[in-house]
Amino acid sequence: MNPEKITLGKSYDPVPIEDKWYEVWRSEGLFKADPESPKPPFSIVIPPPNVTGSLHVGHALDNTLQDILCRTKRMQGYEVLWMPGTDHAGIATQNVVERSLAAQGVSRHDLGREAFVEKVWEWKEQYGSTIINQLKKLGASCDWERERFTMDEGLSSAVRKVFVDLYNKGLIYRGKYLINWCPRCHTALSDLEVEHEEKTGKFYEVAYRIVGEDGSIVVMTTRPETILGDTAIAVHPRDERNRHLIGKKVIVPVVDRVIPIIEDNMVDPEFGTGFVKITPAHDPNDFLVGQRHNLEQIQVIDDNGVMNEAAGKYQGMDRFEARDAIVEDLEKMGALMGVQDKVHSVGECYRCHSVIEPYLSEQWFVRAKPLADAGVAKTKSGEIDFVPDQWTGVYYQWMENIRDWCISRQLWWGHRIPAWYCDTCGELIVAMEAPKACPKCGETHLRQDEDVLDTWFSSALWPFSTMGWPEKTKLLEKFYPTSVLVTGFDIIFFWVARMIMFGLEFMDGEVPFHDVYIHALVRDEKGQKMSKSKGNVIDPLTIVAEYGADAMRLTFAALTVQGRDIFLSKERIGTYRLFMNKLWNASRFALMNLEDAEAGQKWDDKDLLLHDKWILNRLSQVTEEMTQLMDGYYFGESARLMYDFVWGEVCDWYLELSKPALRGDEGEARRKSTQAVLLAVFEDTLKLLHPTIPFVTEELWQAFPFGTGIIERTSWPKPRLDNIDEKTLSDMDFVMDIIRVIRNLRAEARIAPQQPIPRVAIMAHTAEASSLLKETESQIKLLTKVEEINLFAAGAAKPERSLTTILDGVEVYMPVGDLLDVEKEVQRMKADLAKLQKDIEKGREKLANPQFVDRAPEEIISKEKATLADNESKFERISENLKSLTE
RNA sequence: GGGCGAUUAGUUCAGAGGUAGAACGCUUCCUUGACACGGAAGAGGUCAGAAGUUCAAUUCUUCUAUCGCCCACCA
Repeated sequence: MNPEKITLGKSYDPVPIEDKWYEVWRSEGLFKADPESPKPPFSIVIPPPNVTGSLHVGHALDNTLQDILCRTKRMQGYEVLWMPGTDHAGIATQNVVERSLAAQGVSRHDLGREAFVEKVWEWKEQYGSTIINQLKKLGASCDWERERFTMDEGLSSAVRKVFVDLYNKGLIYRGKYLINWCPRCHTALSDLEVEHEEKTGKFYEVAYRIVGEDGSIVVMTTRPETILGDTAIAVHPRDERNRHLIGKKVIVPVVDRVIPIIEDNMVDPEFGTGFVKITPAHDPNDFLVGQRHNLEQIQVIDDNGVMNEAAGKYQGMDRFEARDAIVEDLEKMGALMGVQDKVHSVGECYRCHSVIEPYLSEQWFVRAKPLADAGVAKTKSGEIDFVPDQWTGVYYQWMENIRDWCISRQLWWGHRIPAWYCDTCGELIVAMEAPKACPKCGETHLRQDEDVLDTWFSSALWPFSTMGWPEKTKLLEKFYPTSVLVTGFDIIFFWVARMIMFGLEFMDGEVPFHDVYIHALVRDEKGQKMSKSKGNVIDPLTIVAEYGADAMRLTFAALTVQGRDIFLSKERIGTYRLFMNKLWNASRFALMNLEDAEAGQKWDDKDLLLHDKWILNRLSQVTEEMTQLMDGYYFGESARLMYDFVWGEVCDWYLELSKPALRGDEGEARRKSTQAVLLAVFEDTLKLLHPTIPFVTEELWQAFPFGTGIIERTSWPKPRLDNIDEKTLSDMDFVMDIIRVIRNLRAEARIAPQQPIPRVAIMAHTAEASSLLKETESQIKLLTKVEEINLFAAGAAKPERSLTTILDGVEVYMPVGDLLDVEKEVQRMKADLAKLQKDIEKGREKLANPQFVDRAPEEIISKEKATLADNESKFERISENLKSLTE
């Protein structure tokens, strides 16, 4: 694909590179999933974004994580299907189109149903792919040719089939119940679509006169307007205070209706006065009481939230207006006994935040209990795993207390319910296609149900409807059940739980996915939920344009820690963008030194120095760790591991140490072997980083000698070394310590970084340390700009007028002659001694404690002993030096 | 009412039963042949509070406080 090797500019500019490679990947068919492939399957279905949406950071995070998984699995030899698509989003889309019509002074009723739906389709064609195009900017590697929409013909017929089957199994029913009604959206909502908000309202005490007696009873209500629909007063059967009144009658104030006092267990006899007004048509509790006692249901509020003819003089008033008016009237007539402030939760529409009205109407429901039970059983048996595990409990809690699901919506945009009524004989026909005639009476004029289905009904089928169900497709056979579902916790109930229920029911008991990875919610830097209405939305596309998609992806990955929300800020992304530049420049450096190198070039073990062996050991460790981290969805840890490895080890140490060899200062054999090590380090590192930052790694990959073909078509790296050599690692740690100490002394002595230090003396207490220092002398000199290192054995004369640092096993002396600020050096030593003194005391105390010596594991004790010995020896040596300095 | 999570450096956040880490910010020095979108060195923390378990707790348990979220038919 790129016969000419790419030359890299001095700094990384993401924009042209990202567009270029995305196009190459697509045209090369990298994202295509082949159901006939012999490779093992890995599949993800995208949580379909709403067609109304434009990409927000939540989508960006969600899809970045999915993309990282898909790309990793491709490299690991899986046949990957990432199924893309969008959701028709009933209420949201209808609202958007209605708003745009309203701007032209047109209502949907002016157009009529058919024309309106036509408009929505037009809108969808025009704007519905916005979000899909935005996803591509992030690098999402979906199999775009398979893109689906929840109202595609195929998916729509899947919806009808599911509906009909559930109806025939008795798992869908129709009936007149009290449901959540949004008077603004003019539709029923499921319980989940109601958001509860704690609000301070008024608690009114209202007197009802007892019929035929002087007295009255007092009830409490937060919604006085519902008094008009009262059809009973309830008392707990064992309420000592009030049960003598059961069976008597009272008069509803304002409307003067006579209603009975009944007994019912739902009343808490301790609460308030012990009397509860019962309004079966306007309160869910009261509705149940009404059913038990066969009470009349009097509706006083209509579907617009306006008082109806049954409300008498209040007819035509808005429900809240009527509340005030009734309170005023009650007060006038002396029936208002008191008003208190009361904090209670108020239900709001999750789309428009209007106050929800419990409303009595004919609706369709899914009998959820049997479906939920199956879901719980499959999860308990371990076929579905939630990650992190804490969400399992949340899911169980909801599933185990599930209530029937109201699925009918009084909207025009959505899957129309496949039910027809025969007005002649009253027959109800539920079928996939419109029936020609009533099977009972033969009437040909049938009326289809006006309602559409809850959007989440079709989303629940997504994992199999997108793969062609109910046909037995190759796609289903290969890729269902999907491997993992990646989503936010906010839709566990809306979507995850329902996919599990429907998946099990319609896919012969096969789960829709094995793992559910629940990620954080992205909030703004103040920790607020981002939302269009709050205007605190960070637009991912702006970020991509400004920082590059890779920077944003790495930021998401790094911030994704299991079980915690992400507070995103631009500064944060800026930090991770710097990493791209670092990687870019490290690669440039490598490439400058690899001009005559070849892919597959081998090193000779005898030509490797300590730092070469060290980086190969570290590379092997990192490769192994990365493989495990990706397997366990540890995105944050994996991103940080790579960040630290590349920046803190490869760049800060290895590249610096490799410079002389690459220049040829150490001979041709060393140069060739170092090149080989460099090739190995970059080859594996770029691969390990690729799933997270695909664009920059692809560009760099192409520039290296090993970069033939697309990086993602290569294989995930294996550790280069079979065994990690611990001694190499600890030796290198020792050398790095020495270098840091010398640099530290340099800074202490205020010697500028570029100014060479003529001489440093190191006293080695062991032969081992001595030989290691000899072996690495030139590396130490290189990184400290020391011209000469004098090694001397313990007991030999120490250099005079030196800055000193004492380490385990060695003492480092930097002679500074007259520059030595004796007073300052004494202060420093004294501070060190004080610290050591403390540590020594602590250590002695510990080792003198018989409990510790008895019970602590052997290795801890010996470690403690060694530390103490080191500290004591250091203490002694520093004291000695201090003495000689002050003499 | 039930449940979950958080509390660690000035800030944003990692982390582990054995003496605390990163990034940003801050201080000092440095345009050295990959990178100033950089390098080196440094300051900065009673790991919210209390009790318990343990040889050992910042890490495990319980309680408390503060903050946040979810669920619930509180009339």
